[in-house]
Amino acid sequence: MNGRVPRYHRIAEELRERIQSGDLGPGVRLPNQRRLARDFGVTLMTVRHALELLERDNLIRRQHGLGTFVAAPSIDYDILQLRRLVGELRAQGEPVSTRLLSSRFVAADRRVSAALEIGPRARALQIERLRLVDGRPMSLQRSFLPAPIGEELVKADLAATPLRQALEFKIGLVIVRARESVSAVRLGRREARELGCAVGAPAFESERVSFAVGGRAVVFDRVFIPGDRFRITRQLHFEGASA
Amino acid sequence: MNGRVPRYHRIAEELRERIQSGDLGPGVRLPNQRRLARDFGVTLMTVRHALELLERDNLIRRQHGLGTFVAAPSIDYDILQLRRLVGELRAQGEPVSTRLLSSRFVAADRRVSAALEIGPRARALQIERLRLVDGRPMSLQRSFLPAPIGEELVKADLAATPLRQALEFKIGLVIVRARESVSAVRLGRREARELGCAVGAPAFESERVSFAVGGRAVVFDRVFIPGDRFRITRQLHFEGASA
DNA sequence: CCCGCTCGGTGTTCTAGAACACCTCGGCCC
DNA sequence: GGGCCGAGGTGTTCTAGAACACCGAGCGGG
Repeated sequence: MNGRVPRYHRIAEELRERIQSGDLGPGVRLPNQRRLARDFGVTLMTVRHALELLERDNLIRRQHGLGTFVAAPSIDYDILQLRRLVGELRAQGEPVSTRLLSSRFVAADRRVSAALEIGPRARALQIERLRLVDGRPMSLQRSFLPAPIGEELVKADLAATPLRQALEFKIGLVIVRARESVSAVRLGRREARELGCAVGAPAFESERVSFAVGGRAVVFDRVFIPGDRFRITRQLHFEGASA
Repeated sequence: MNGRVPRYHRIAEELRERIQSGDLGPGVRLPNQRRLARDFGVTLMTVRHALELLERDNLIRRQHGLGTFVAAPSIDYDILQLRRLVGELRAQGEPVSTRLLSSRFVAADRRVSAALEIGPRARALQIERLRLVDGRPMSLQRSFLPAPIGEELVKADLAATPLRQALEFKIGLVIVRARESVSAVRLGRREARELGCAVGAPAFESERVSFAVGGRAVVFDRVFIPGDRFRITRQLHFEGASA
């Protein structure tokens, strides 16, 4: 191990080099793993070992069934800005409204169960809301809550009460922390339809896990914002606001 | 993947449970990987996958050629305390002295090259010193420095000048940070001999990497302290001291 | 138009070894 | 006493598949 470099390490370094040189840009899909194994002249397991290293360094993202992608550079973006933007639009007199699309219990899929740290297929409350500005959809928000919380929450009027408020005042759960990441996606059929966009249109997707006191994950939000309706700018300055 | 839990995950969770329940205590050596594979009825690769998860969570430590051990709980221990203890003994009039055992260039082994971030088998200066209290060996310190630094350093009188001072005043390298871990070990032949102990006697081993301005690793220290000569206590309060 | 199913593509898990690399200890030789 | 070597034990890398699980797009039926 001292003088000999394992193959998987060499492969990882070569791919790393390609990514960091810009040869493979963010979002680019790598050849499939079997192809990579052939190209590098090794077995699939050896390629997977290399990819594991790169994924651990957040250089790539492997998506089961889809492929392996160069990870987007991390955007340190505070979605509070979105809420503040909405607050600002309101202050400017632009009509901003929220439409509750649905509220139902579902079985948590892999993403939801990981985010909320609940079992696979555990029951979760899914709430879908559309945020409209001047009657036009600005964002689609899909929120998931663990079932025990959700069962208390459906008793609240979610069309009229912001979720965070409902959590705090109806259930006594205070959100004290959130973790969020934003990526560029193409809108799927469901999202495109609700947002009035073409399927495949570019959009921001924000994923946020909100934690209550004690570190417990209580809400997993996915927000889709069409790319032509929102721009991330660094010049905006805001002070306190609310959801 | 939703309903089905991979075997490696089950194995990891079972071992995790055993470790966290105290069944497997810190420092305990797990059965060898081939034995674990047999016991769990899987192949070695599957066990290794499980162990990888645990190692990533710092629950275990795999040592090539030696075995797999339950990781010791992290001891946040400031070796400055050792230096301060020596300073305190001096203040109490106990004779404390340092004896330079050797100073020579060696090829960096795996541990040294990793610590100093130099190539495998690169040249490094190895300095061995014995710290004596009242004529009795208290600790054995083996320090490694990259050769370019070491070549400047051997011109200094290391028997009379503390290493850190020599670095700062003779070479202009200021240590600004160090990373350290302490583990319980059994003394090997060389260390036991120098410290006047039986081979295999229990001892503390402190490993420390010291960084200069700019984040460069400049010294890798390994200090062996026989268990019967030093006790880590929380009641000791010290203020500034020197090496 | 919407929903469900199927298919092709891709990632994931696992088996079963084999060979290599590392480590320690004891013994022997200089 | 120190250094080197060999043996036994243990971790690491890698091969070569096979089977399973996931995903999205397209098509067909209601």
